[in-house]
Amino acid sequence: MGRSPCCEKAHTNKGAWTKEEDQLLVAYIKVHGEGCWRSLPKAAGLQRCGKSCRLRWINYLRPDLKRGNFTEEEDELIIKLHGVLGNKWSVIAGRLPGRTDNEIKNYWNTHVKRKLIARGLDPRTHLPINGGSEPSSLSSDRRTALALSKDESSAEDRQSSDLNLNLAISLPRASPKSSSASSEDLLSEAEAAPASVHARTICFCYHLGYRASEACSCHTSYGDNFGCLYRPLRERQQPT
DNA sequence: AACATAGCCAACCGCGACTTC
DNA sequence: CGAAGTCGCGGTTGGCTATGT
Repeated sequence: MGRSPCCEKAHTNKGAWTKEEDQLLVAYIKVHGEGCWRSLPKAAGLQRCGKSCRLRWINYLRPDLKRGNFTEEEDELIIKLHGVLGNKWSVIAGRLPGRTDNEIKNYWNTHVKRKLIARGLDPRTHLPINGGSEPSSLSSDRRTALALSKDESSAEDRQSSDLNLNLAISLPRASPKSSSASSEDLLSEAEAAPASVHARTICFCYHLGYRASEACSCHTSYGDNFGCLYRPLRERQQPT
């Protein structure tokens, strides 16, 4: 059957983005919001493929991106989540506000992998590199991961796991408790909070593409920065 | 100072999943 | 129900910068 190209290659720029292109993209999304990436380049006056625009926006131009070095806490959270989820970078990114899947993936490949190897752990399996048998001191995360892989169909196992995979998380708060919150706190906080708790909650249903769908019932407010950005991907998906 | 190598990260590519017609 | 269109993910690549010789 063959697959049609995602865009017309003849008249599209490739490679690094220029400041002008960035400005055009940001200006367009500020006015029209995200979504409909295929038609966006033309509408925004960009000679780029829609995919490229999406990537540039998500990985570099989004106003909520953190940038800068990963903290020790983020490091540990990434390791923990990778132990359970594997290379599900987008899901892992969903647990790290302000970080992108690409950023985490790069960080994993350049830093975290080595860190695990230095600890004598296989970065792929999170098991000791030269120990064939499973040690009794295996972390609870790894035990969880093994349990999940042994019985994929058991929802109860997942509920009993100490890692909550609910995709709703909270933004950091000004209070001392959360400003120094550990990754466990972050996870349990997310677990404790219902999807629609308050306006500070970021809904990763939206981030993951389940915007305005049955899968997402929180109708989150994104505040000043997000308000202008949030727009249903397709108007027809909007509830009537 | 010049070159080689390693490290890092932005961007691209291909494919699977999902949606629409 | 199937084909076509679109989106998003994960793997990979290429180019720039830092570091070593």
